[in-house]
Amino acid sequence: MKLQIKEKLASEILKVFPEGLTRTQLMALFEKPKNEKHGHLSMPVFFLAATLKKAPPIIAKDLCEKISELGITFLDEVTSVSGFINFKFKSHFLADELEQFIKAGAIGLTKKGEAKKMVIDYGSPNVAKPMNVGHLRASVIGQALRNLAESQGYEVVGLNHLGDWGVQFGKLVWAYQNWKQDYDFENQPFKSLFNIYVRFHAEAEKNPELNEFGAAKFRELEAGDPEILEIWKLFVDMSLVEYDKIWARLGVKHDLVRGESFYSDQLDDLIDKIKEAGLLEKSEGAFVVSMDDDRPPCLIQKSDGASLYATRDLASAIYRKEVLGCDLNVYVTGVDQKLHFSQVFTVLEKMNYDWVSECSHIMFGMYRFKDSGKMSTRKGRAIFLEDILNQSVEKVKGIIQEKNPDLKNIEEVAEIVGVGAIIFNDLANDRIKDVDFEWDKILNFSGNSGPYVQYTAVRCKSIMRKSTIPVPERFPSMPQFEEAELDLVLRLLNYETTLGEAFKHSKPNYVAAYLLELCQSYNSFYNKCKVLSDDPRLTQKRLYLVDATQKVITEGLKILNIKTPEQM
RNA sequence: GCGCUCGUAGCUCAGCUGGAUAGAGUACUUGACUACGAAUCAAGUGGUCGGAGGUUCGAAUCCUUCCGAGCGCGCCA
Repeated sequence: MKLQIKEKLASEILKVFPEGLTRTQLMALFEKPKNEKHGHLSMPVFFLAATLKKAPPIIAKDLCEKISELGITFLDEVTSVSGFINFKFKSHFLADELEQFIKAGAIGLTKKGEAKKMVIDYGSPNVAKPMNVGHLRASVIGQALRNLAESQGYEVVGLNHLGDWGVQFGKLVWAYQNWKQDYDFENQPFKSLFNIYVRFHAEAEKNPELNEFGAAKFRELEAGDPEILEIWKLFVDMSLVEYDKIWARLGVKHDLVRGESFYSDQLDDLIDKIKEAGLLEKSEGAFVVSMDDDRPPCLIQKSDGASLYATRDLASAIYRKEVLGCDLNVYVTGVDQKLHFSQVFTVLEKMNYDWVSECSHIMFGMYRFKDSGKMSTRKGRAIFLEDILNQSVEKVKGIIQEKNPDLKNIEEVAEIVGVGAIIFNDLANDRIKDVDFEWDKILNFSGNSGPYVQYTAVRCKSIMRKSTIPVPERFPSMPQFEEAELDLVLRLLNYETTLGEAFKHSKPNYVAAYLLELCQSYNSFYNKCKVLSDDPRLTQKRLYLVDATQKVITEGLKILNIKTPEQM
């Protein structure tokens, strides 16, 4: 239920509760009734049993009577069932609230996080490797969290923490210098780069000496050898072109590319700082910072002097705070990096950076294959993201040709629906859970799916196209609701809190679940209530609801980074 | 071996800080297009919430333990 409604109700009923309770505390108690017949909003009173020394059902009954005596104008009914107080609002009140909600320019936006700055790092693939299903999650979850943060009033800086530094670039440079003539870098730069990468690892299996060559090249790269640097830059550029193509399709937008290489000239200072803090220890030839518990130490510098992933992440965290000035620093990566980030955060804490509490690692489960287990690009065991998107779009094209062959811009719509289906499918599940990769599953558009939500919005738009009456600016003065209408109104009023909860828990799937519920409610309404009728006032009222639904679906899908077509 | 995460209907999954009779989709059985698009809707079948203890007025949710799966565990990122 809308925040303003909770505020209003809490203010009114506060006086009947025992002293000491605040309005905010009261507001936190409101919940959505499990069974909609109970009411529009409910409040359990079990928490008062201990202080009042009475049984919850009696407390509920007493409070219920007192609330009734207050004569709150916008309340229709207050009832008590076992330990709950259930509220029903007057229809005109709900209509007013809906109108204000829809009128408020940017639907669902709040100013809560105003002036706060969030830096969020997401997507971040590794140069030379094509994006796979795993990057789908990293990109799409990250972008959704970013959108959610913006909806809550945060200023967001989206960072592409490109994996463009490390020994593998030494390896790639070595491979390029020795084998480039075997590939068509001219016409197929990225494909060639990937092939040369796979070849290197295959040959290094047989001939481990190659790894030494690669490591040596990386040391030269880190030392700033201009010729090697130039080759490295080539790799990065080739890769970014490819990634940007896919991100454009997914609607993923970063504000800054700050690859690992960006921090390479800050690492000496960083290591000095760690040393000054007395944290740096030599262990087995390498430099580490030890944890105070049973976690393994955090590797800072390899025995050959080269930097490591953690070294660059430490520099990056400091950069995000001191240069970008973030109030929140969020990393979106797979669960497999959990230990890494816990180590990095601990090192920051030991360096007395108290802002480490503002850093959070939002992790997501891994895609895996049922038979062969974890995917590995190196071993060629991966499903490329581009293939998934293409297959999905193709499948949608087939469905459109069957269901709506006269549609004009089939290509464009198939792209919106096909890509949307993939995104929705991923975001609809709790991000922490692992996902078994199966083509049938990822290309299944029936039931609870992106296309279902898009289709619902499309049908709303269709009604409005057909209507000869324009959508009224204000809610028509005919607010008595039929059951299906009321259900729809209540769901529409839940949008705002859904965004807040989704942001609070960093769970885009709350938004997906909400949209599915809203669509079910709308479709039920659609089948029961004829919108365009002979009664102009009734038509206006229902048209208003159709338009509101369409707007909320479009906004909600936007949060999930999914577009809404006009027709499909 | 140690650490972390997950285990909910035949299948795929929701379930918000513990709250009312555990919910969707799918599959299966029915019904609704001379209706604003049937990629829809309505109804039915289907659950010892992995097992066992515990905390609580109340547990799918918190704690302990066992079982199963996944991930991680020093010079990759």
